[in-house]
Amino acid sequence: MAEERCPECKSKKLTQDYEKGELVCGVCGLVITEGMMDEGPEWRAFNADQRRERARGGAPITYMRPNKGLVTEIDQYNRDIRGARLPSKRQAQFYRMRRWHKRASITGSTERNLAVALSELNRIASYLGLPDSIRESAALTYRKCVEKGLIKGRLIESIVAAVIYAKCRERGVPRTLAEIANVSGVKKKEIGRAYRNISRELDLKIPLADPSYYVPRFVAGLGLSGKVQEKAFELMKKATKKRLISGRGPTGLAAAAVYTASVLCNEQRTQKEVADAAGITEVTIRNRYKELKTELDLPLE
DNA sequence: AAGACGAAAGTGGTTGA
DNA sequence: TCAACAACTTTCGTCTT
Repeated sequence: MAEERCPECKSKKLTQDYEKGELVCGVCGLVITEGMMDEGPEWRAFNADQRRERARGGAPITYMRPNKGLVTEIDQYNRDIRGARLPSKRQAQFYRMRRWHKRASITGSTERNLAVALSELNRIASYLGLPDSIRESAALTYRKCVEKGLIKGRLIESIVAAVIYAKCRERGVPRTLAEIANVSGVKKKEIGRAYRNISRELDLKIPLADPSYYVPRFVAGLGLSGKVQEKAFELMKKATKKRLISGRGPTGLAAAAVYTASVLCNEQRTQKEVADAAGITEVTIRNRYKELKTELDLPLE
């Protein structure tokens, strides 16, 4: 920590602001780390005797306990996320899990939960290259989830991922479920579930994802030209007029438009490549592609 | 050998009785 | 609460280049 230098002005004068949990450059004021935790002792010692006396064995964070001692709780209701009863076999399983979980945990606290969640949130946001404004509002939403008790019994990671997904859509910079699943290590299905749950419970008014938002990112991800992008937008516009979009997954639409555009512009990518970039399967692209071809009378074969 | 295509079966969510 | 249903995925076989 002491060896760190400010990436902006190379100064070594870094100050820790414990109240805000930040590491701040003393020269140019750049905030280097946010959400930092003070890992030092909470007491002060004025001489060697006191230091020896006050030091304790238990560390605030230890690798000896599950989750480094930072744990969640399993609720007691034997219901799945939608409120349906679990089969009895599952109930027994959860009973055992709860028992061991309690034994292995020190008392769970909201603050610890938040500490884990916020650092995970930051990690994911960094991978996805999301601006601070989204991180901020995602963190706020996560806090609301905690207050409403939506977290208990669920993986912190899945809620974090869902909050990020929701915020991205809200801001019109959608990331696909697949992308978030990749960097968060939570299954797409799980994120979707958690997302539906929190958007229902918190009454989030998230607009339907507009497929054209995805187009530029797929184009960029495949290294295609601006011409292809224009073409893809054009196709999407026509498709919208033909009522081809209702009920369809927006990513599938966008991917098919990009694929079709790449063919029309002689910059063809394989269906597989596009499917990977968009996080869907070839089959879906094929289906959308076929629809586009017939409905728009495209000059293809 | 790789890509495109399509059929069939499976998954999880929504909807409407 | 449950069955029908739509969208999407997975898997696999066939055809084309």
